[in-house]
Order: sequence, then structure tokens, then C-alpha cells
Amino acid sequence: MTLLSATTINQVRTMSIENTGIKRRPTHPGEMLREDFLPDYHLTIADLARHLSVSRQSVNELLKERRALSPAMALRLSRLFGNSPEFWLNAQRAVDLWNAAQAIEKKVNRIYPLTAA
Amino acid sequence: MTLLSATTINQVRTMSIENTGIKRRPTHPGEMLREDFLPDYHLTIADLARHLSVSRQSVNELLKERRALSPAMALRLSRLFGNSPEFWLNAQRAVDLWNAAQAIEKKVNRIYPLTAA
DNA sequence: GGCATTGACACGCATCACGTGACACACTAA
DNA sequence: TTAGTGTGTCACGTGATGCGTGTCAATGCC
Repeated sequence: MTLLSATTINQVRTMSIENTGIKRRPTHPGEMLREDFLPDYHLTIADLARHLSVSRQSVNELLKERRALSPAMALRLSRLFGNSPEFWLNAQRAVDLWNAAQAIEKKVNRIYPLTAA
Repeated sequence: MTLLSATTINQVRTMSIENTGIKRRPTHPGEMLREDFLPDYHLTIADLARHLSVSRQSVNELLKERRALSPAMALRLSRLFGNSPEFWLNAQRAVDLWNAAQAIEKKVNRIYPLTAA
């Protein structure tokens, strides 16, 4: 194998996400904002709220990891910081999956995998 | 560059998602279930609901694309079909982003991108 | 003192995933 | 014909959640 096909890349990504999702609780996007972006850009919470044109409470609760990062918020952040909305939603999705797995793990394990068609 | 680093792979994936997200409405995961998985596995809607241990309405509305695919449902489907929950949530996220972009595009465009720190 | 920032709380609102129950219609097999 | 199954749709209720507005107290800085 000399080059990675699109399918292979997808597999590599999926595997890495799956492996990290099993161990410990993944990094909440609010932590990334709080620890990395706000210091690097010298922004206060109120600053960020003003730039995004959202309420201060929204930013506050997001940074305190009491709220999930919505697709709309991902669009706003990607516009402000010049990265992709998927960057933010990847982190949020990992958290969502981890939480859902904790909640319904037993029920999911009762589902019988189907054999290939 | 001989091998693709994890960061590079992430970039390739993100780019491909972004490009497809701009053009037209992305494929809803319910369409994938309806068009591909149910026929391939010879499953009816009621069958799928029983296998997943969810209500028939949940599956029905998901297939009719009137409901989003939740992280919990992604876990159930990945368990049943042997693929990853990210496979299902990738499709759902593309739809969510597309919808959010349609809804708040004007507001997002008023956000001024910050210069690098 | 005056001002900005922050964390927390209370409302209210709208959305949404999910379950239960019910109804009508279609198709198939005993 | 009767019974069973699958399907689409409706109503209703519940809990969770993102978001805005308003308020308050504590903190730090000029």
C-alpha cells in the first residue's frame, strides 16, 4: 500500500476516535476555548460573547462545560477563529458519544449484531 | 511526504466535509438507512425497531427524515450493523451544519474574523 | 470611588428525541 | 372471510436543552 485511499483515511480516523472514546472522558470544546483560544487571542469571556453576538451566559456556560457546543455556535466560532466548524463539532461529538455510551451502554449491549447480507 | 500524519489525515477529512457541505443539502442518515441498509439486510421498519429496542415511531420518523439521528441512536445502529457511531453522526452533522448555515448565515457573516495571535 | 469582569441564579421560550396509544389502509396466508 | 403483519400518520405527554434577559454579589484594576 503506497497511498491511502479515501476509505482508508476514513478508517484511520474512525479507529482513532473510537479508541480515544473508550478510555476516558474526551476533551470538552469549552475546555479548548477556555484553555487555549481565549488566552492565545487575549479575549475575555465578555469579549468573546460580543464578537459572536451571543449572550454572555451562552459563552459562560459553554466554557464551564455545562452546555454543549451547538452547530450554530460552531459556525460562529469557525468564522471568528478561521478554523472549520467540524473542528469544534468533532470535540463535541466525542463528548456526546461518551455521555450516551455511559447512559445506554447496557441497552446497546443487548442488541444483537447482524451478520453481513 | 511519505506517510500521512494524524494531523494531515484530519485536514484531508475536514476539507472534504467542508467542500461537500457548501453545495447542496447533504445526505440525511435516514436516507442511507432507507435506501441502503434496510434493503441490503432485508429488514422492515418494524424489524429495525425491534432489533434496536426502540419504538416504531422513532425509526419511522428517522427514515422519513423528520428527526435527527441522536448519539444514542448512532450507538444502537453501529452495534447492530457493525460500523462506527461516527459513521452515522458524520452524516447527521453535515445535515445539522447545513441547516444551521441556512438559518444564521447572515448573522455569521457579520462576525469579524480575528487576526492570528 | 468607579468601572469591567465574572460566576451564579431565576425566569421564560422554543425545539426536539422518545414513548404510548390509536386509527386507517394495504397485503398475505390460513 | 378472517387473522396477522407492515406501514403511515395523528395526538398527547415528558424530559432535556440551547438561548436570551434580568439580577445579584464578589473581584480586581485604574
